[in-house]
Amino acid sequence: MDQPSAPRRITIVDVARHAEVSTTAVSKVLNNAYGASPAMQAKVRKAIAELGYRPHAAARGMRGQTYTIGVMLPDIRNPFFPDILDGMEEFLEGTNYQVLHGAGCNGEAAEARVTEAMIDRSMDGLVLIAPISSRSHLEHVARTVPTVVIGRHGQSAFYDTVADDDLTGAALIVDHLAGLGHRRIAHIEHLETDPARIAEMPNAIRAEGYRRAMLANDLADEINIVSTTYTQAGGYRGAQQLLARGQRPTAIFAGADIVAMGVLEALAEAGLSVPGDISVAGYDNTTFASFGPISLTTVDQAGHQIGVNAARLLLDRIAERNKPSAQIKLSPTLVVRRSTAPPP
Amino acid sequence: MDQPSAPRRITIVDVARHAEVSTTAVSKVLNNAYGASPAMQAKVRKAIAELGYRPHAAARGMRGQTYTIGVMLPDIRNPFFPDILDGMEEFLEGTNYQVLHGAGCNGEAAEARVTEAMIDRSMDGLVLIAPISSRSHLEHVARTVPTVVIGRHGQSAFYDTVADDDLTGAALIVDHLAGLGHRRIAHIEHLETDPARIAEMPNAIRAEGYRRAMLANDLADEINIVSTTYTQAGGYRGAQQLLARGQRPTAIFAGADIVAMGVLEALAEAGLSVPGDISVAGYDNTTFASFGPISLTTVDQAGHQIGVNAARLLLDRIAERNKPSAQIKLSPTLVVRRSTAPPP
DNA sequence: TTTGCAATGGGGAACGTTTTCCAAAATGTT
DNA sequence: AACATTTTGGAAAACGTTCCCCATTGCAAA
Repeated sequence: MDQPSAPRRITIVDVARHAEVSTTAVSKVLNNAYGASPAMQAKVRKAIAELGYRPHAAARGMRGQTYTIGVMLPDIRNPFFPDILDGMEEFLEGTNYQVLHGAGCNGEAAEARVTEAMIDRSMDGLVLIAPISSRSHLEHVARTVPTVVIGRHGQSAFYDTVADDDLTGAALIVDHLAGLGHRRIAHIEHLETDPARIAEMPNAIRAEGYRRAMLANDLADEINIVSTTYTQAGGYRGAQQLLARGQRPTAIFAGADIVAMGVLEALAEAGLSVPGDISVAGYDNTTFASFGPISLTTVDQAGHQIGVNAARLLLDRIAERNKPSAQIKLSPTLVVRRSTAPPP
Repeated sequence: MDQPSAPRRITIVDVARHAEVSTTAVSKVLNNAYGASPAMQAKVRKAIAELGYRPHAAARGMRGQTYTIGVMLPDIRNPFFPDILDGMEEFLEGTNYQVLHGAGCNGEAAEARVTEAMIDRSMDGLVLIAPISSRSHLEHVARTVPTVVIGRHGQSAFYDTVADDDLTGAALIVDHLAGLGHRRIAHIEHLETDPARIAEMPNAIRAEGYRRAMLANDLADEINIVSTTYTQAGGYRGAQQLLARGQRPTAIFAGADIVAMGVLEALAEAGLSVPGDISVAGYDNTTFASFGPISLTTVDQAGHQIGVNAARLLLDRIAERNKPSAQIKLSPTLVVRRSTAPPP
């Protein structure tokens, strides 16, 4: 019940007056720019503290930086993304940067909306997680503002990338299953029709990794892929289709943990036990996979590390706009749990 | 490879020049303010389209609105929050508002950081989801910027609230279990020590609802509460403690689905079957609860509706800053699944 | 005609910063 | 003592909007 209406915000002008210096001086201290003696710095900092001044980011955005990093998440529900955010926050801890997220859930239009919105708000840099937008749109964004793209293969001169080595990740699963003695190892993929994306999207790479690993294990004849989507419902349908095909597989490699959820559901309905009748493996190592009663064998992408690296690359690029672009590829690791076992 | 460096942004001045009107005129059209003839509107809109002009939100923030709504999420991992966001997005669809989220995961300091950051960026309104900050901080925020608080009881003159009726929700579960014939119904709560918060935090209200419902069912002597935290680990520990106590309960009401996850894990380890040996119920109706092999009885909070209402209240308050504050309480519904059954 | 009034369009001052100068003062160099 | 250099601090011009005014016009009423 203090003030009925909000009191006027403290500005750099108030600080300057209180410290008996110019606004220029305050700004210099704030940005620790050249031309501020230690004595003046002290005076200004004291005034800032006494008045509780906070820089107005929107105003800053008109000339300099806003100290804001925008992260586009394709799907807030996917439990894999929080790990990435944690990694970013950890790296940015102690800097002045603030992370804000936006959801680009419904395809290209929504993604464009979010990225444009972030650009309109003068964000200093963008991190795009697993975007599905066309490469030309990504490059358009990256030309406007420093950008790091996560989880998408294929390099560009305009943005840096951080991705998991999905080819290796898929091989980890196939080798593990083959090592257990499985031969009829099926895969559920997320269908990718756009040829431009096949080379870049992780789902397509995982499917390719599956194919190559099957070949390497002398199981070329057993390659068995069903195309649905990376959702729980997709996994459910995919598993049903696989069960309906002639020779029932002894193991199913789902392209994502969330797909494995649907697979488990379908198998339970069909009265099949896991891993007794059929082994199931996922990809992402989400909390769901580690949940005791599920205990899903999966691939860990080190989301935390991905986040740390993305943040580092982004700050580097903000500091030096024209540096050559970098591509970081992280090695996934196999996490063996109780959903895989030798074939019956 | 078009331009080496980003081209200058199109501004309102460019539009004005192109349409051969003043910048004022463009601004009026943009805000459909009074004093713009249909003819001029058309001219300006044409110019805007031709030039691909987008308003610079940061610059707008200096005088008027930024058309940005900030949402503070306490925990990105909790699968309940996306429903709220979906509801908000749905309501805001078609408006010019853009939603951006920030995570305030690590307690009061982090929450303050996020809210301050949003204020610094001149956001037009804030939605705080299940904040743990002190009431005085919430009111401080609300005095500075229009604010809606979700999932916290107790009203304030400064902000609107949207919450689930946790008292009723807890009773739904207890009544359901009692109706099945259970008497030894235990509850796992999230410990709240701060007396100021006991009256406001949903977890405390759920525990109180449990107590009252037990009383109403003539089960006062069977009240059995263990205090941990609303996390999976908390549920795990809580269940272990309950099993160690003299009379083993025949049903466990976990204060949140995520807690129920831990409970299920502990029960599985102890070799107890659900619902054969013991029934388990949660709260929130997350995707996890609906997952077939789990099939958890729970309470649905209508997160979507919560989001819609929060967005509506916020826009109302942005439009009329001094309107009296509103409190919306939504009725939860019981979702019965396979994790509850009559006692053995 | 004049008067009054609504409708229309624009000039220019904010808004809170950063940044590019430039002047004055201090210091160093012959 | 005269000059060159560096350090220090500030004035003022951006940045892209909005919005308070004021000036002009058109038209109906007197």
